Formats: sequence, C-alpha cells, structure tokens
Amino acid sequence: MSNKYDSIKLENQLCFPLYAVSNKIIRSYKPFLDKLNLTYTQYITMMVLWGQDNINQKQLGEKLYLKSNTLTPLLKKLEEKGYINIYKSSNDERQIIISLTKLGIQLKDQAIEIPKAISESMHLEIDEITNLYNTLYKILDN
Amino acid sequence: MSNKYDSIKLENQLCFPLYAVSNKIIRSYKPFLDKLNLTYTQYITMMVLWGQDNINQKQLGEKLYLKSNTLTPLLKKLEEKGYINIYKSSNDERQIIISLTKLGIQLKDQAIEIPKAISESMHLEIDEITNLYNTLYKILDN
DNA sequence: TAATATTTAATCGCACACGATATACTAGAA
DNA sequence: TTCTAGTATATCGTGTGCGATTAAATATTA
Repeated sequence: MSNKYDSIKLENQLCFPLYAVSNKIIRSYKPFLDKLNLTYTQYITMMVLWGQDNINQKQLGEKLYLKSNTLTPLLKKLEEKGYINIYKSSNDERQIIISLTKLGIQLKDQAIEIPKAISESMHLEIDEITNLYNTLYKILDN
Repeated sequence: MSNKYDSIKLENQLCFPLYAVSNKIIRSYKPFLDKLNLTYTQYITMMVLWGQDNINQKQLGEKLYLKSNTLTPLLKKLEEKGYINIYKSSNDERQIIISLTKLGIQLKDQAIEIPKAISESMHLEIDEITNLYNTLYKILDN
C-alpha cells in the first residue's frame, strides 16, 4: 500500500544513510586519530599533503571539496600542532602554499595501519566496496 | 607499481567519498529547505516526526543515530520555529516527548516534492541506487 | 526502605561546514 | 597606464556532531 507521503519517509531516502554512515565512520576513526593528535578532517588534509607536498590552498580545497572558510582555521590548527608550514607564494601573493614539517612527514608512518582497521570494521565484500566506491565518485563527479 | 604508502592515499579511501558525497548532498538540499525554513538535520528530524508523532527523544535519536548533545539544541530551534512542541512524559519524567504543531504537520505537504528533485540530481541508475542503499544500511547495521 | 545503579536528557567545549561578505592581489581592457 | 574584473584567501555568524560530564528521575538491590 503506498500513499503520497511515501517520498518523505526517512527509510525511503538515500541521503539519510549517506549522512548517517559518514558520521559513523568519522566517529570510528576517532580512537585511531587521537593517537596522531588529528581530527578526521585534519587527517584527510594530511593525506593530500603526504601525496603532494607544497600544494596551494586552492588545489587542496579542490581535492577535499572544501573552501577557505573551512580550510583557513583547519590549516592554522595543523600549523599549531607543528605538522605543516604555511607561507605565501612568491609568484602570486594571493596564494598560500602548505608544506609538511619533518613532524608532519613522520606522521605518515604512524597512519599506515589505520585504513585497514577501519575497512575491516565495515564488514563489506570486495564487490560491495568496489561498487560503493564507484557510485560515490559518480555522484561526486556529476 | 605499489608502495607501502598506498593505503593512506586519499583516492584509496572509502571514507573520503562517503564524507564528501554526504556534504555535497546536504549542500544540494539547501535551496529547497530554505523555503521550508529548515536545515538538513532539522529536515530529517521532521521526517521522523511526520512518520511517528509524539515520539520521545531517545527513540528519535535511535532513528537518526544522534544523541541529546545534538538533539537538545536542534529540537529547541524547531520549537522556536513553531513546528514542534516539547513536553515531559507523565509516565517517566526523565523522558521528553516531541509532538508536531499544526504548522509542523502542514510543512509535510510542502516537503513532498523535494526527494524527487534531489534524487534526479544524482543521475544514478535504479540498480546503483538499490545497491548503494543496501550497502549503506549494511554498514549502519553491522 | 534506604542505598546504589541505571536511564534519560541537558550542558559544555571544541572543531568543523558553509553561505555571505570583505580584503588583498593580479590580470585584462580601454 | 589606469580602471575594472577576476581570483585567492580570510573573516563572520549559524548550526551542527560529538566526547565528556552533570543532573534528575526511576529501577534495583541489600
């Protein structure tokens, strides 16, 4: 039996489990990230930097889908923790460049074990992981 | 070619597209929800109430995967907007019961068109939607 | 029944997300 | 070259999320 309000039932939404799963996974990272003195958003920021040092904020924001209103305070915190340096580009004084400190580079080795622990806790088959990954990037890229 | 740092590349994470897609979808709701004077979290809260009026905060929190530290201020805002009433249970004075106001009930009819607009904007096939939905609930329930 | 344990919600502090706006710098056009 | 448009970052205010703690009410146990 269906009625005109079916469309606004919580259990018929796709947005809701996306939101709830995202929150849940971020929560599940906390015990691991506490050891590294990182929040989740700081962690994914460090991931970008581990892959590409001396990136500017704009490029960083494009990779993370975040803008300066989120990144500026976040980068300041990473700087206070001694993981990154922030300086202005000499080519273009509007841009800021983010570089890893020695401490920030060292952190990389401590992070290696985290993804495995998290992904195991999700209890998904390889197929499910692949499909989920592809569908999510399809949504992101559209 | 693989190396020991592959596991901590952003593009090899499942958590990241989950986080980014969740944020993206919540952003995409904003123009629709502005018309209803609701934030995204307030919207999913209203969805629960449209399905089950006079629910207590605990049950509400279980459905939304949220606790009082998030719900208490959120419910106060919905009360200020005139969409809900909050009162103590007479059976158990620890519990608070949330009920819809007339205005809150009326809002339901304005919300009906939103899910279709959002889901179309994701450009997914039926199969992809089904698989995504099932996988997300598998993660939530494990 | 009195002491203790459990449950429910509220409060606190911190760190995002994000729309809107401001500011500083650069590039392009007249 | 000067005026204007565009770009990159910072700032502000609001509303979450969430771990930790507190407070109040109820349930359990000695």
